[in-house]
Amino acid sequence: MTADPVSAVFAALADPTRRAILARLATGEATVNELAEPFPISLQAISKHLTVLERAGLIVRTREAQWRRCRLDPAPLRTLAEWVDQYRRLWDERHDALDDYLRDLKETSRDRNP
Amino acid sequence: MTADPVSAVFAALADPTRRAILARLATGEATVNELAEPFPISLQAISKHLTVLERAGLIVRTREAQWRRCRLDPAPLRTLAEWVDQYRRLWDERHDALDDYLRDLKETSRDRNP
DNA sequence: TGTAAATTCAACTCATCGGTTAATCATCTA
DNA sequence: TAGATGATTAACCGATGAGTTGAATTTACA
Repeated sequence: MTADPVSAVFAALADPTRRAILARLATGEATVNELAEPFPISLQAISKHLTVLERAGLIVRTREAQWRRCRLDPAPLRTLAEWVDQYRRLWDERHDALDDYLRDLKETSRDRNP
Repeated sequence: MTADPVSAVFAALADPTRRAILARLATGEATVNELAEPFPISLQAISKHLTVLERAGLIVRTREAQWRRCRLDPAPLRTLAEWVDQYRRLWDERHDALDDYLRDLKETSRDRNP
């Protein structure tokens, strides 16, 4: 549980139920019961998922009478986008074999019909 | 182990050692020994990490004599970038409290001094 | 042929994860 | 004050994850 923040975010997102919860929260705040409704698992299991998301900083839970309202916090997702962006050049800069093939094809054709 | 591809990628990236391996491979191909060199864990542990990365589609291993050359495959990272991009509007479109506050402040000031 | 090098496979340990059920806490309302 | 409602905590279980050590596999080379 003392994992670094980046690992905590990746681990939190490595579960389809938690990603579905995030997708739901992207459309607006919700209570735990509302979040649990679509899933075939117990409310307690959902509560655990929410704890994981909260520890990763992906959601914030606030008390409101006997309800707990959950809100998505996009900050870790932004960090994630920056992390993955480090690698963008690897798929952006026509580095793959197909692109090379197509470029070669074009050049060959140009040489043949100048 | 029958996890969906997205979960597999997130899970693979939820480990600092594996992320470090990827960072190393972003600079070029490497053998298992070369990849293991900076880490204080056994070669077998590294081999396991590579299996996880391979199953997630993040690397490709090819035989070459008694060596196994590892190469990064950026395709899953691209998928990941697209996934996180779904949420971009949440942090891009001045949706946070501070932005709202600053905009309100500006408008109030404009109303006061037209 | 035999040995060294590079890597994987196998078996094991320990911690964590995702789920369960049962109990508890917090708050509103009759 | 007593339920009812919403949610968390606790204790447990089976599966998986990350690491270990030791043995096996594959290939080059003397």
